[in-house]
Amino acid sequence: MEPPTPHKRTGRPRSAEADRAILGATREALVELGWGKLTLSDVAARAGVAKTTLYRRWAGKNELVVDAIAALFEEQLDLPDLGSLQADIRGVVLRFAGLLDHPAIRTGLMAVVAEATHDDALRLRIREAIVDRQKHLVLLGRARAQSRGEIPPDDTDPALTARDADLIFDVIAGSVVHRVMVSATPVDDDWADRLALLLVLGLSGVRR
Amino acid sequence: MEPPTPHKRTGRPRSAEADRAILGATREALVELGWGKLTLSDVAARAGVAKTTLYRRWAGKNELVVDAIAALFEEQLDLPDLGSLQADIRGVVLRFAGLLDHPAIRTGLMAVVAEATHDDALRLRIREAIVDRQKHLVLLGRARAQSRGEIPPDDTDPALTARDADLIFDVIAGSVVHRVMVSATPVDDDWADRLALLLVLGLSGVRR
DNA sequence: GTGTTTCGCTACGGGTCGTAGCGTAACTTC
DNA sequence: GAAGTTACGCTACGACCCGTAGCGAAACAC
Repeated sequence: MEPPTPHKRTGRPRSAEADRAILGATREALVELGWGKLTLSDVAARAGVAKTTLYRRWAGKNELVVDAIAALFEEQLDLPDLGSLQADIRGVVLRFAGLLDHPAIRTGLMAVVAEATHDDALRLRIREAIVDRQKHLVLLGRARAQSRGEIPPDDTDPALTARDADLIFDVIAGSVVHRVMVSATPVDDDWADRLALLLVLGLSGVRR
Repeated sequence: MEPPTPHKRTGRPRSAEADRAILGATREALVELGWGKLTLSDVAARAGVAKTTLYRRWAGKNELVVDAIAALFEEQLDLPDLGSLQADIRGVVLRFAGLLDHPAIRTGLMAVVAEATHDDALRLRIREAIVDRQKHLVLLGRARAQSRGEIPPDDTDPALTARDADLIFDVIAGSVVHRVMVSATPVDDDWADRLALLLVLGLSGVRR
C-alpha cells in the first residue's frame, strides 16, 4: 500500500531552502548564459549546493529548467472579471505578455518546448505545469462571455466545444509568444487592444 | 575597393557538395538527436567531412542550424491567388503548417529562437533568412484583399499600415506554431478553415 | 542511543569543444 | 608548365562539462 506521501517518513528531510536556491540559481544562470551555455555545475555553484544534490532531485537540464520556470507560473490562478469579453481578452493577453517579461521565461520556455519535440515525458510535464494553467484563464473568460450572452452557450457536442476553446487558446497564446519571441517587440496596451478587438469581432460572427 | 564577391578569386574553391552534405547531415542529426544532444563532431562524421571544415564555415551550432533550417524555406516564395481573403488566409495557414511538418524545422526552429534571446546577431539572421520570407506571404494576401475591396486600402500613415500587418502576421504565424509545437496537435483542413473564418470576420470589422 | 536519508566533498572515465599544425588537393594566374 | 593561394583531411591537444561512485558527517524519526 502506497502512503499518501510516498517516501518521506524517516531520515533527514530534503532542504526546502536548497530547492528554492537551486531554482533561483537556474533562472539566474538562464538569463546570464542562455540555455545552450547553462551548465549544471554552474547552477550548483551559484546555489551553494553540491552538484550531486542537484542530480539527486532532477534527472537533467530539461527537467530542472521546466521546474524553474513553472515556479513562476504558480501564483496566477485567475483573472478579475473586467466586465466584457473584449476587456477580458485584453486582460489575458496582457497577463501572458507579463509572464514573458521574465527573461528566464523568455529564454527557457522556448528551449524546453524545442526539447519536448522528441521527449514525450517532458512535453507532458510542460503541459501540466505551464500550459494547462494558462488555458484555464481562457476558459474562464469564455464562460463569462457565455453567461453575459456575448457568445453562444456550449454546443451539445462537447467535442466541438473543446475544439473551439482550443482554437482561441492557440490564437491568443501563440500570438503573444510570436510577438515577443520572434518579432521581438513588446506587447503594449495598444497591441493588446487591437488583438482583443480582432478576436471579439471574429468570435461574434463565427457561430452564425 | 571591395569586389562584389568579396573573397573568392584565387585558390581552391569551397566544395558546394560539402555544404549540402553538412546541412543535410545537420537536419538528419537534429531529427534523431534533438538540439541538445546534437554535436558538431557527429554532424561532421555524418557528412563525411572533417570537423575542421565545419568550423571554417560556421561559427558554432547556432549558426549552422539556422542555415540548415533556412535552406528548407528557400523554395517557397509566393502563393497562388485563391480568389478570396478567406481562402488566401487558409492557404497561408496550411503553408506554414506544412513547413512545420519537417521534423528538423520543428526541433531546430524553436531552439534557435530561444538562443536568439541573448544573441542579437542570431536573431537578425533568423529574421532575414526565415521570418521575413514568411511575412511576405501575409503581405501578399493583404494586398490582394485590398485590390478586391475586402479590406480598406493602406492608411495614409505608413506606420499604421505596418502596425496592422505586423499584428495579423503575429496572429497567423503564432497560432500555427503554438498549435503544432505547444498543443502538439496537427493543423488539419478543418482547423485552418476555422482560423481563417475567425480572422476574416475580425478583419472585416476592425476598421470601423 | 539506533536507523535512515540527505548532505557536501572528492575523484573519476568518457565525451565534446574549439584550435593549431601539418601535408595534400584543387584551382587561378603568370 | 611553375608558382601562388586557398580549402581539405587528419591528428593532436588542453579545457570543460557530464553523470556517477564512494566517503564521512549532518539531520531527522523512533
